[in-house]
Amino acid sequence: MKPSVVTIEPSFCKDCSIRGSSVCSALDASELRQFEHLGRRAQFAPCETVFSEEDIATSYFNVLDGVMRLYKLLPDGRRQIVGFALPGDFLGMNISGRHNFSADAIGAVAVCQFAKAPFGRFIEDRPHLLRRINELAIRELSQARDHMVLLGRRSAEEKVATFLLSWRERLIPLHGPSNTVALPMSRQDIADYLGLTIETVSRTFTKLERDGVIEIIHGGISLLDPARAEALAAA
Amino acid sequence: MKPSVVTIEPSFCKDCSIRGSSVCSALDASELRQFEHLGRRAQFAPCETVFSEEDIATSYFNVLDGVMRLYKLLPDGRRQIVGFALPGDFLGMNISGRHNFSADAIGAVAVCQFAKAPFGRFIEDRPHLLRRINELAIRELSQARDHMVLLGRRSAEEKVATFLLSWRERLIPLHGPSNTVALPMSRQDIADYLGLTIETVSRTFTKLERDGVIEIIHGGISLLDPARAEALAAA
DNA sequence: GCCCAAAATTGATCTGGGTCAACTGGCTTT
DNA sequence: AAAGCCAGTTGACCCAGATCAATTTTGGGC
Repeated sequence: MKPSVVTIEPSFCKDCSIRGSSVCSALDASELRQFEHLGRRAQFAPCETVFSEEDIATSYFNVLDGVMRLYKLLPDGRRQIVGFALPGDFLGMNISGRHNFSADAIGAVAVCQFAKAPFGRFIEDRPHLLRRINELAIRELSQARDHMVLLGRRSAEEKVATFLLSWRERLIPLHGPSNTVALPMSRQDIADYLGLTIETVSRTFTKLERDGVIEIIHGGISLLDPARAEALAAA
Repeated sequence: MKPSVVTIEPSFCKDCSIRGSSVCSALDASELRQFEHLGRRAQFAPCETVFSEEDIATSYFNVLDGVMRLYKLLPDGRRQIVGFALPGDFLGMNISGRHNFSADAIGAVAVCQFAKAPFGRFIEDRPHLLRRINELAIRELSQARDHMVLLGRRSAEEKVATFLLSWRERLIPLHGPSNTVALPMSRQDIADYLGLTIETVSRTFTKLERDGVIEIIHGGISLLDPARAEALAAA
Protein backbone atom coordinates (compact mmCIF):
# COMPACT_ATOMS: atom_id res chain seq x y z
CA MET A 1 0.00 0.00 0.00
CA LYS A 2 1.76 3.11 -1.27
CA PRO A 3 1.26 6.44 0.49
CA SER A 4 -1.59 8.53 -0.78
CA VAL A 5 -1.05 11.44 -3.09
CA VAL A 6 -3.55 14.21 -2.65
CA THR A 7 -3.45 16.87 -5.31
CA ILE A 8 -5.41 20.06 -5.01
CA GLU A 9 -5.62 21.41 -8.48
CA PRO A 10 -8.03 23.72 -10.23
CA SER A 11 -10.67 21.43 -11.64
CA PHE A 12 -13.31 22.51 -14.08
CA CYS A 13 -16.65 20.80 -13.80
CA LYS A 14 -17.54 21.60 -17.39
CA ASP A 15 -14.57 19.54 -18.58
CA CYS A 16 -15.20 16.74 -16.12
CA SER A 17 -15.38 13.26 -17.59
CA ILE A 18 -18.32 12.25 -15.46
CA ARG A 19 -20.25 15.46 -15.92
CA GLY A 20 -23.66 14.23 -17.05
CA SER A 21 -23.63 10.86 -15.37
CA SER A 22 -23.21 11.86 -11.75
CA VAL A 23 -25.06 14.10 -9.28
CA CYS A 24 -23.76 17.09 -11.18
CA SER A 25 -25.98 16.30 -14.16
CA ALA A 26 -28.74 18.10 -12.26
CA LEU A 27 -26.85 21.41 -12.39
CA ASP A 28 -26.91 24.03 -15.11
CA ALA A 29 -23.82 25.86 -16.38
CA SER A 30 -23.99 28.74 -13.91
CA GLU A 31 -24.60 26.49 -10.92
CA LEU A 32 -21.75 24.32 -12.09
CA ARG A 33 -19.35 27.24 -11.81
CA GLN A 34 -20.31 27.73 -8.15
CA PHE A 35 -20.27 23.99 -7.54
CA GLU A 36 -16.69 23.89 -8.80
CA HIS A 37 -15.49 25.69 -5.68
CA LEU A 38 -17.02 23.10 -3.37
CA GLY A 39 -15.20 20.09 -4.74
CA ARG A 40 -11.58 19.17 -4.28
CA ARG A 41 -9.86 16.54 -6.33
CA ALA A 42 -8.13 13.75 -4.45
CA GLN A 43 -6.15 10.73 -5.58
CA PHE A 44 -5.93 7.39 -3.85
CA ALA A 45 -3.29 4.76 -4.44
CA PRO A 46 -4.21 1.11 -5.11
CA CYS A 47 -5.58 -0.57 -1.97
CA GLU A 48 -5.72 2.69 -0.09
CA THR A 49 -8.75 3.20 2.14
CA VAL A 50 -10.93 6.18 1.29
CA PHE A 51 -13.13 5.88 4.36
CA SER A 52 -13.99 3.25 6.93
CA GLU A 53 -17.23 2.06 8.40
CA GLU A 54 -18.13 3.94 11.57
CA ASP A 55 -15.87 6.86 10.64
CA ILE A 56 -17.54 10.22 11.06
CA ALA A 57 -18.64 11.09 7.53
CA THR A 58 -17.17 14.50 6.80
CA SER A 59 -17.29 14.36 3.01
CA TYR A 60 -19.25 13.22 0.03
CA PHE A 61 -17.32 11.68 -2.85
CA ASN A 62 -17.87 11.60 -6.54
CA VAL A 63 -15.81 8.90 -8.19
CA LEU A 64 -13.97 10.36 -11.21
CA ASP A 65 -11.70 7.52 -12.21
CA GLY A 66 -10.92 3.99 -11.08
CA VAL A 67 -12.87 1.38 -9.16
CA MET A 68 -13.59 1.14 -5.45
CA ARG A 69 -14.75 -1.74 -3.31
CA LEU A 70 -17.43 -0.99 -0.74
CA TYR A 71 -17.63 -3.51 2.07
CA LYS A 72 -18.62 -4.37 5.58
CA LEU A 73 -16.69 -6.55 7.99
CA LEU A 74 -17.96 -8.84 10.72
CA PRO A 75 -16.05 -8.77 14.03
CA ASP A 76 -14.32 -12.05 13.15
CA GLY A 77 -13.07 -10.73 9.81
CA ARG A 78 -15.62 -12.16 7.43
CA ARG A 79 -16.18 -9.61 4.69
CA GLN A 80 -19.15 -8.80 2.51
CA ILE A 81 -18.59 -6.48 -0.41
CA VAL A 82 -21.83 -4.53 -0.79
CA GLY A 83 -20.90 -2.97 -4.11
CA PHE A 84 -18.25 -1.65 -6.44
CA ALA A 85 -18.12 2.06 -7.16
CA LEU A 86 -17.29 3.28 -10.66
CA PRO A 87 -16.79 6.75 -12.15
CA GLY A 88 -20.00 8.73 -11.72
CA ASP A 89 -20.97 7.02 -8.46
CA PHE A 90 -21.73 9.22 -5.51
CA LEU A 91 -20.68 8.09 -2.02
CA GLY A 92 -21.10 9.33 1.51
CA MET A 93 -24.86 9.56 1.95
CA ASN A 94 -25.94 8.49 5.41
CA ILE A 95 -28.27 9.59 8.17
CA SER A 96 -26.28 8.65 11.25
CA GLY A 97 -23.40 10.99 10.43
CA ARG A 98 -21.15 7.95 10.11
CA HIS A 99 -20.29 5.87 7.08
CA ASN A 100 -22.09 2.58 7.11
CA PHE A 101 -19.53 0.74 5.04
CA SER A 102 -15.84 0.99 4.21
CA ALA A 103 -14.48 1.95 0.84
CA ASP A 104 -11.09 1.41 -0.66
CA ALA A 105 -9.47 1.95 -3.99
CA ILE A 106 -8.91 -1.18 -6.08
CA GLY A 107 -6.53 0.39 -8.59
CA ALA A 108 -5.58 4.07 -8.55
CA VAL A 109 -8.67 6.16 -7.92
CA ALA A 110 -9.48 9.82 -8.42
CA VAL A 111 -12.41 11.39 -6.63
CA CYS A 112 -14.05 14.75 -6.29
CA GLN A 113 -14.47 15.34 -2.60
CA PHE A 114 -17.05 17.69 -1.02
CA ALA A 115 -17.01 18.80 2.58
CA LYS A 116 -20.32 17.86 4.11
CA ALA A 117 -21.40 21.25 5.47
CA PRO A 118 -20.90 23.47 2.39
CA PHE A 119 -22.34 20.74 0.19
CA GLY A 120 -25.37 20.56 2.46
CA ARG A 121 -25.79 24.32 2.24
CA PHE A 122 -25.49 24.22 -1.54
CA ILE A 123 -28.28 21.63 -1.77
CA GLU A 124 -30.45 23.57 0.68
CA ASP A 125 -31.97 25.85 -1.95
CA ARG A 126 -31.54 23.58 -4.95
CA PRO A 127 -34.27 20.97 -4.76
CA HIS A 128 -33.41 19.69 -8.24
CA LEU A 129 -30.04 18.59 -6.92
CA LEU A 130 -31.73 16.94 -3.96
CA ARG A 131 -34.07 15.19 -6.36
CA ARG A 132 -31.07 13.93 -8.31
CA ILE A 133 -29.46 12.60 -5.14
CA ASN A 134 -32.70 10.92 -4.20
CA GLU A 135 -32.85 9.34 -7.62
CA LEU A 136 -29.36 7.90 -7.15
CA ALA A 137 -30.28 6.57 -3.70
CA ILE A 138 -33.41 4.89 -5.05
CA ARG A 139 -31.48 3.34 -7.92
CA GLU A 140 -28.93 1.96 -5.48
CA LEU A 141 -31.71 0.61 -3.31
CA SER A 142 -33.10 -1.27 -6.27
CA GLN A 143 -29.66 -2.71 -7.05
CA ALA A 144 -29.24 -3.67 -3.40
CA ARG A 145 -32.50 -5.64 -3.53
CA ASP A 146 -31.42 -7.41 -6.69
CA HIS A 147 -28.22 -8.34 -4.95
CA MET A 148 -30.15 -9.73 -1.97
CA VAL A 149 -31.89 -12.13 -4.34
CA LEU A 150 -28.54 -13.20 -5.71
CA LEU A 151 -27.02 -13.71 -2.27
CA GLY A 152 -30.00 -15.49 -0.78
CA ARG A 153 -31.34 -17.61 -3.57
CA ARG A 154 -28.84 -18.22 -6.34
CA SER A 155 -26.33 -21.03 -6.93
CA ALA A 156 -22.62 -20.38 -7.36
CA GLU A 157 -22.80 -20.68 -11.14
CA GLU A 158 -25.79 -18.35 -11.34
CA LYS A 159 -24.03 -15.87 -9.09
CA VAL A 160 -20.90 -15.76 -11.22
CA ALA A 161 -22.80 -15.57 -14.52
CA THR A 162 -25.05 -12.82 -13.17
CA PHE A 163 -22.05 -10.91 -11.88
CA LEU A 164 -20.17 -11.05 -15.19
CA LEU A 165 -23.20 -9.88 -17.15
CA SER A 166 -24.11 -7.05 -14.82
CA TRP A 167 -20.50 -5.94 -14.56
CA ARG A 168 -20.29 -5.85 -18.35
CA GLU A 169 -23.45 -3.78 -18.31
CA ARG A 170 -21.96 -1.30 -15.86
CA LEU A 171 -18.86 -0.86 -17.99
CA ILE A 172 -20.83 0.12 -21.10
CA PRO A 173 -21.11 3.83 -20.20
CA LEU A 174 -17.35 3.86 -19.61
CA HIS A 175 -15.84 1.69 -22.33
CA GLY A 176 -18.73 1.15 -24.70
CA PRO A 177 -20.39 -2.22 -25.27
CA SER A 178 -17.95 -5.11 -25.52
CA ASN A 179 -17.72 -8.82 -24.88
CA THR A 180 -14.31 -8.27 -23.35
CA VAL A 181 -14.99 -7.56 -19.70
CA ALA A 182 -12.23 -6.06 -17.57
CA LEU A 183 -12.20 -7.33 -13.99
CA PRO A 184 -10.00 -5.00 -11.97
CA MET A 185 -10.97 -6.67 -8.69
CA SER A 186 -9.36 -9.82 -7.33
CA ARG A 187 -10.99 -13.24 -7.13
CA GLN A 188 -11.26 -12.68 -3.39
CA ASP A 189 -13.20 -9.48 -4.02
CA ILE A 190 -15.56 -11.31 -6.37
CA ALA A 191 -16.00 -14.06 -3.78
CA ASP A 192 -16.80 -11.55 -1.04
CA TYR A 193 -19.24 -9.79 -3.33
CA LEU A 194 -21.07 -13.00 -4.27
CA GLY A 195 -21.04 -14.65 -0.84
CA LEU A 196 -18.73 -17.43 -1.99
CA THR A 197 -15.15 -18.52 -1.32
CA ILE A 198 -12.27 -17.74 -3.62
CA GLU A 199 -11.95 -21.42 -4.51
CA THR A 200 -15.57 -21.68 -5.61
CA VAL A 201 -15.22 -18.54 -7.73
CA SER A 202 -12.09 -19.91 -9.35
CA ARG A 203 -13.68 -23.30 -10.02
CA THR A 204 -16.78 -21.66 -11.46
CA PHE A 205 -14.70 -19.48 -13.81
CA THR A 206 -12.87 -22.61 -14.95
CA LYS A 207 -16.14 -24.46 -15.48
CA LEU A 208 -17.62 -21.60 -17.51
CA GLU A 209 -14.47 -21.58 -19.61
CA ARG A 210 -14.56 -25.36 -20.09
CA ASP A 211 -18.20 -25.01 -21.17
CA GLY A 212 -17.23 -22.38 -23.75
CA VAL A 213 -19.24 -19.61 -22.11
CA ILE A 214 -16.25 -17.39 -21.34
CA GLU A 215 -12.55 -17.22 -21.95
CA ILE A 216 -10.36 -16.22 -19.02
CA ILE A 217 -7.94 -13.56 -20.16
CA HIS A 218 -5.40 -11.44 -18.37
CA GLY A 219 -7.23 -8.91 -16.17
CA GLY A 220 -10.69 -10.08 -17.09
CA ILE A 221 -12.77 -12.39 -19.22
CA SER A 222 -14.07 -12.52 -22.72
CA LEU A 223 -17.72 -13.41 -23.06
CA LEU A 224 -17.83 -16.06 -25.80
CA ASP A 225 -21.46 -17.07 -25.48
CA PRO A 226 -23.53 -14.21 -24.03
CA ALA A 227 -26.80 -16.04 -24.67
CA ARG A 228 -25.74 -19.02 -22.61
CA ALA A 229 -24.48 -16.74 -19.86
CA GLU A 230 -27.86 -14.98 -19.83
CA ALA A 231 -29.58 -18.34 -19.55
CA LEU A 232 -27.42 -19.32 -16.58
CA ALA A 233 -28.06 -15.96 -14.93
CA ALA A 234 -31.82 -15.92 -15.48
CA ALA A 235 -33.02 -19.34 -14.35
CA MET B 1 -57.47 -15.19 0.45
CA LYS B 2 -60.59 -13.18 1.18
CA PRO B 3 -61.68 -10.42 -1.20
CA SER B 4 -60.25 -7.02 -0.49
CA VAL B 5 -62.24 -4.40 1.32
CA VAL B 6 -61.43 -0.89 0.23
CA THR B 7 -62.93 1.80 2.36
CA ILE B 8 -62.77 5.42 1.39
CA GLU B 9 -63.40 7.30 4.56
CA PRO B 10 -62.53 10.76 5.76
CA SER B 11 -59.17 10.35 7.43
CA PHE B 12 -57.53 12.99 9.51
CA CYS B 13 -53.77 13.13 9.37
CA LYS B 14 -53.55 14.89 12.71
CA ASP B 15 -55.17 11.87 14.38
CA CYS B 16 -53.13 9.34 12.40
CA SER B 17 -51.35 6.71 14.45
CA ILE B 18 -48.19 6.93 12.38
CA ARG B 19 -48.11 10.70 12.22
CA GLY B 20 -44.59 11.50 13.40
CA SER B 21 -42.87 8.33 12.31
CA SER B 22 -43.56 8.37 8.58
CA VAL B 23 -42.96 10.76 5.68
CA CYS B 24 -45.64 13.00 7.10
CA SER B 25 -43.46 13.92 10.06
CA ALA B 26 -41.87 16.49 7.75
CA LEU B 27 -45.13 18.41 7.41
CA ASP B 28 -46.51 21.13 9.64
CA ALA B 29 -50.15 21.40 10.72
CA SER B 30 -51.30 23.52 7.79
CA GLU B 31 -49.55 21.39 5.20
CA LEU B 32 -51.01 18.34 6.84
CA ARG B 33 -54.52 19.60 6.19
CA GLN B 34 -53.76 19.87 2.47
CA PHE B 35 -51.93 16.55 2.50
CA GLU B 36 -55.04 14.91 3.91
CA HIS B 37 -56.82 15.33 0.59
CA LEU B 38 -54.12 13.48 -1.31
CA GLY B 39 -54.28 10.23 0.62
CA ARG B 40 -56.95 7.61 0.49
CA ARG B 41 -57.25 4.87 3.05
CA ALA B 42 -57.29 1.32 1.77
CA GLN B 43 -57.57 -2.04 3.50
CA PHE B 44 -56.06 -5.29 2.36
CA ALA B 45 -57.08 -8.73 3.52
CA PRO B 46 -54.54 -11.29 4.77
CA CYS B 47 -52.38 -12.60 1.90
CA GLU B 48 -53.76 -10.05 -0.52
CA THR B 49 -51.28 -8.52 -2.95
CA VAL B 50 -50.87 -4.76 -2.70
CA PHE B 51 -48.69 -4.46 -5.78
CA SER B 52 -46.52 -6.72 -7.91
CA GLU B 53 -43.04 -6.40 -9.30
CA GLU B 54 -43.05 -4.90 -12.79
CA ASP B 55 -46.47 -3.36 -12.26
CA ILE B 56 -46.68 0.26 -13.32
CA ALA B 57 -46.30 2.15 -10.06
CA THR B 58 -49.30 4.46 -9.85
CA SER B 59 -49.30 5.06 -6.11
CA TYR B 60 -47.17 5.56 -3.07
CA PHE B 61 -48.20 3.80 0.12
CA ASN B 62 -47.86 4.62 3.74
CA VAL B 63 -48.41 1.59 5.93
CA LEU B 64 -50.84 2.45 8.72
CA ASP B 65 -51.47 -0.90 10.30
CA GLY B 66 -50.36 -4.50 9.85
CA VAL B 67 -47.30 -6.10 8.30
CA MET B 68 -46.40 -6.59 4.65
CA ARG B 69 -43.88 -8.86 3.01
CA LEU B 70 -41.80 -7.34 0.21
CA TYR B 71 -40.27 -9.88 -2.12
CA LYS B 72 -38.83 -10.72 -5.47
CA LEU B 73 -39.33 -13.96 -7.38
CA LEU B 74 -36.96 -15.74 -9.73
CA PRO B 75 -38.50 -17.19 -12.92
CA ASP B 76 -38.45 -20.69 -11.40
CA GLY B 77 -40.35 -19.60 -8.30
CA ARG B 78 -37.53 -19.17 -5.81
CA ARG B 79 -38.44 -16.26 -3.59
CA GLN B 80 -36.32 -13.73 -1.71
CA ILE B 81 -38.08 -11.52 0.79
CA VAL B 82 -36.24 -8.20 0.67
CA GLY B 83 -37.95 -6.76 3.71
CA PHE B 84 -41.01 -6.52 5.89
CA ALA B 85 -42.97 -3.28 5.97
CA LEU B 86 -44.45 -2.04 9.25
CA PRO B 87 -46.66 0.93 10.13
CA GLY B 88 -44.82 4.11 9.22
CA ASP B 89 -42.99 2.57 6.28
CA PHE B 90 -43.29 4.31 2.95
CA LEU B 91 -43.48 2.24 -0.23
CA GLY B 92 -43.56 2.89 -3.95
CA MET B 93 -40.39 4.85 -4.60
CA ASN B 94 -38.76 3.89 -7.88
CA ILE B 95 -37.17 5.49 -10.88
CA SER B 96 -38.30 3.17 -13.66
CA GLY B 97 -41.98 3.91 -13.13
CA ARG B 98 -42.47 0.27 -12.16
CA HIS B 99 -42.34 -1.41 -8.80
CA ASN B 100 -39.15 -3.34 -8.34
CA PHE B 101 -40.57 -5.83 -5.88
CA SER B 102 -43.93 -7.28 -4.92
CA ALA B 103 -45.75 -6.55 -1.71
CA ASP B 104 -48.49 -8.39 0.02
CA ALA B 105 -50.32 -8.18 3.28
CA ILE B 106 -49.36 -10.74 5.91
CA GLY B 107 -52.31 -10.16 8.21
CA ALA B 108 -54.93 -7.49 7.58
CA VAL B 109 -53.23 -4.28 6.46
CA ALA B 110 -54.35 -0.69 6.30
CA VAL B 111 -52.51 1.79 4.12
CA CYS B 112 -52.72 5.40 3.14
CA GLN B 113 -52.49 5.48 -0.64
CA PHE B 114 -51.32 8.47 -2.69
CA ALA B 115 -51.75 8.77 -6.42
CA LYS B 116 -48.35 9.33 -7.94
CA ALA B 117 -49.01 12.53 -9.89
CA PRO B 118 -50.67 14.70 -7.22
CA PHE B 119 -48.17 13.47 -4.65
CA GLY B 120 -45.35 14.41 -7.00
CA ARG B 121 -46.84 17.86 -7.45
CA PHE B 122 -47.21 18.26 -3.69
CA ILE B 123 -43.53 17.46 -3.16
CA GLU B 124 -42.50 19.79 -5.98
CA ASP B 125 -42.40 22.92 -3.87
CA ARG B 126 -41.80 21.28 -0.50
CA PRO B 127 -38.14 20.35 -0.39
CA HIS B 128 -38.40 19.45 3.32
CA LEU B 129 -40.73 16.61 2.35
CA LEU B 130 -38.34 15.51 -0.36
CA ARG B 131 -35.54 15.58 2.19
CA ARG B 132 -37.61 13.39 4.47
CA ILE B 133 -38.21 10.90 1.65
CA ASN B 134 -34.52 10.91 0.87
CA GLU B 135 -33.78 10.21 4.50
CA LEU B 136 -36.07 7.20 4.45
CA ALA B 137 -34.46 5.91 1.25
CA ILE B 138 -30.99 6.24 2.72
CA ARG B 139 -32.03 4.47 5.90
CA GLU B 140 -33.46 1.62 3.85
CA LEU B 141 -30.27 1.46 1.82
CA SER B 142 -28.28 1.05 4.99
CA GLN B 143 -30.60 -1.73 6.16
CA ALA B 144 -30.33 -3.39 2.76
CA ARG B 145 -26.55 -3.45 3.08
CA ASP B 146 -26.74 -4.95 6.54
CA HIS B 147 -29.00 -7.61 5.13
CA MET B 148 -26.51 -8.36 2.35
CA VAL B 149 -23.92 -9.15 5.03
CA LEU B 150 -26.37 -11.48 6.71
CA LEU B 151 -27.29 -13.25 3.48
CA GLY B 152 -23.76 -13.56 2.17
CA ARG B 153 -21.68 -14.24 5.23
CA ARG B 154 -23.67 -15.51 8.19
CA SER B 155 -24.52 -19.04 9.35
CA ALA B 156 -28.10 -20.24 9.84
CA GLU B 157 -27.96 -19.75 13.59
CA GLU B 158 -26.49 -16.27 13.25
CA LYS B 159 -29.15 -15.39 10.70
CA VAL B 160 -32.01 -16.45 12.92
CA ALA B 161 -30.60 -14.80 16.05
CA THR B 162 -29.93 -11.58 14.14
CA PHE B 163 -33.41 -11.64 12.68
CA LEU B 164 -35.12 -12.10 16.05
CA LEU B 165 -33.15 -9.28 17.63
CA SER B 166 -33.65 -6.82 14.82
CA TRP B 167 -37.32 -7.67 14.54
CA ARG B 168 -37.70 -7.05 18.25
CA GLU B 169 -35.96 -3.73 17.70
CA ARG B 170 -38.38 -2.76 14.94
CA LEU B 171 -41.37 -3.53 17.11
CA ILE B 172 -40.28 -1.20 19.91
CA PRO B 173 -41.81 1.95 18.36
CA LEU B 174 -45.08 0.03 17.94
CA HIS B 175 -45.45 -2.08 21.07
CA GLY B 176 -42.76 -0.72 23.37
CA PRO B 177 -39.70 -2.68 24.42
CA SER B 178 -40.40 -6.29 25.30
CA ASN B 179 -38.77 -9.70 25.33
CA THR B 180 -41.93 -11.16 23.88
CA VAL B 181 -41.53 -10.86 20.13
CA ALA B 182 -44.58 -11.29 17.90
CA LEU B 183 -43.84 -13.01 14.60
CA PRO B 184 -46.80 -12.45 12.31
CA MET B 185 -45.00 -13.96 9.32
CA SER B 186 -44.80 -17.68 8.59
CA ARG B 187 -41.70 -19.86 8.92
CA GLN B 188 -41.57 -19.90 5.12
CA ASP B 189 -41.47 -16.10 5.10
CA ILE B 190 -38.64 -16.10 7.62
CA ALA B 191 -36.78 -18.69 5.53
CA ASP B 192 -37.19 -16.63 2.36
CA TYR B 193 -36.03 -13.54 4.19
CA LEU B 194 -32.92 -15.22 5.59
CA GLY B 195 -31.96 -17.22 2.50
CA LEU B 196 -32.67 -20.54 4.22
CA THR B 197 -35.23 -23.34 3.91
CA ILE B 198 -38.24 -23.66 6.17
CA GLU B 199 -36.77 -26.83 7.73
CA THR B 200 -33.54 -25.09 8.68
CA VAL B 201 -35.46 -22.21 10.22
CA SER B 202 -37.61 -24.61 12.21
CA ARG B 203 -34.62 -26.63 13.38
CA THR B 204 -32.76 -23.48 14.37
CA PHE B 205 -35.73 -22.23 16.39
CA THR B 206 -35.87 -25.58 18.14
CA LYS B 207 -32.14 -25.49 18.82
CA LEU B 208 -32.33 -21.96 20.26
CA GLU B 209 -35.18 -23.11 22.48
CA ARG B 210 -33.28 -26.23 23.61
CA ASP B 211 -30.32 -23.96 24.43
CA GLY B 212 -32.53 -21.75 26.55
CA VAL B 213 -32.07 -18.68 24.36
CA ILE B 214 -35.73 -18.36 23.37
CA GLU B 215 -39.05 -19.93 24.12
CA ILE B 216 -41.33 -20.63 21.18
CA ILE B 217 -44.77 -19.32 21.99
CA HIS B 218 -47.96 -18.96 20.05
CA GLY B 219 -47.47 -16.41 17.28
CA GLY B 220 -43.93 -15.55 18.19
CA ILE B 221 -41.10 -16.15 20.59
CA SER B 222 -40.03 -15.02 24.00
CA LEU B 223 -36.44 -13.94 24.31
CA LEU B 224 -35.19 -15.69 27.46
CA ASP B 225 -31.51 -14.86 27.14
CA PRO B 226 -31.04 -11.64 25.14
CA ALA B 227 -27.33 -11.51 25.94
CA ARG B 228 -26.69 -14.94 24.46
CA ALA B 229 -28.80 -14.07 21.43
CA GLU B 230 -26.71 -10.90 20.94
CA ALA B 231 -23.56 -12.99 21.17
CA LEU B 232 -24.82 -15.40 18.50
CA ALA B 233 -25.82 -12.50 16.28
CA ALA B 234 -22.61 -10.54 16.65
CA ALA B 235 -19.86 -13.12 16.11
C1' DG C 1 -66.70 -31.08 20.32
C1' DC C 2 -64.87 -33.30 15.43
C1' DC C 3 -62.88 -32.93 10.88
C1' DC C 4 -59.79 -31.31 7.56
C1' DA C 5 -56.16 -28.52 5.62
C1' DA C 6 -52.29 -25.94 6.23
C1' DA C 7 -48.25 -24.96 9.00
C1' DA C 8 -44.66 -26.56 11.62
C1' DT C 9 -41.61 -29.96 13.32
C1' DT C 10 -38.62 -33.88 13.12
C1' DG C 11 -35.85 -37.53 11.02
C1' DA C 12 -32.89 -39.61 7.37
C1' DT C 13 -30.09 -38.77 3.70
C1' DC C 14 -27.70 -36.15 0.18
C1' DT C 15 -24.88 -32.56 -1.91
C1' DG C 16 -23.14 -27.84 -3.18
C1' DG C 17 -19.97 -25.37 -1.73
C1' DG C 18 -16.65 -24.82 2.12
C1' DT C 19 -12.12 -26.19 4.07
C1' DC C 20 -7.53 -27.59 3.89
C1' DA C 21 -3.58 -28.36 1.31
C1' DA C 22 -0.67 -28.61 -2.60
C1' DC C 23 0.73 -26.73 -6.87
C1' DT C 24 1.36 -23.29 -10.82
C1' DG C 25 2.58 -19.30 -13.08
C1' DG C 26 3.25 -14.56 -13.43
C1' DC C 27 5.71 -10.46 -11.57
C1' DT C 28 9.14 -8.21 -8.92
C1' DT C 29 13.60 -7.94 -6.76
C1' DT C 30 18.18 -8.54 -6.81
C1' DA D 1 18.33 -15.78 -14.42
C1' DA D 2 17.51 -17.30 -9.88
C1' DA D 3 14.71 -16.52 -5.95
C1' DG D 4 10.73 -15.19 -3.71
C1' DC D 5 6.03 -14.05 -3.56
C1' DC D 6 1.41 -13.57 -4.28
C1' DA D 7 -2.84 -14.47 -6.86
C1' DG D 8 -4.98 -17.97 -8.80
C1' DT D 9 -5.99 -22.83 -9.69
C1' DT D 10 -6.73 -27.59 -8.66
C1' DG D 11 -7.54 -31.74 -5.84
C1' DA D 12 -9.30 -34.38 -1.81
C1' DC D 13 -12.31 -34.38 1.71
C1' DC D 14 -15.93 -32.65 4.78
C1' DC D 15 -20.01 -30.55 6.66
C1' DA D 16 -23.86 -27.06 7.06
C1' DG D 17 -27.76 -26.80 5.25
C1' DA D 18 -30.77 -28.65 1.41
C1' DT D 19 -33.83 -32.25 0.10
C1' DC D 20 -37.10 -35.81 0.73
C1' DA D 21 -40.32 -37.92 3.66
C1' DA D 22 -43.09 -38.63 7.54
C1' DT D 23 -45.39 -37.12 11.51
C1' DT D 24 -47.40 -33.71 14.71
C1' DT D 25 -49.56 -29.44 15.80
C1' DT D 26 -52.64 -25.73 14.94
C1' DG D 27 -56.66 -23.45 13.57
C1' DG D 28 -60.87 -22.69 11.24
C1' DG D 29 -65.53 -24.40 9.81
C1' DC D 30 -69.42 -26.84 11.06
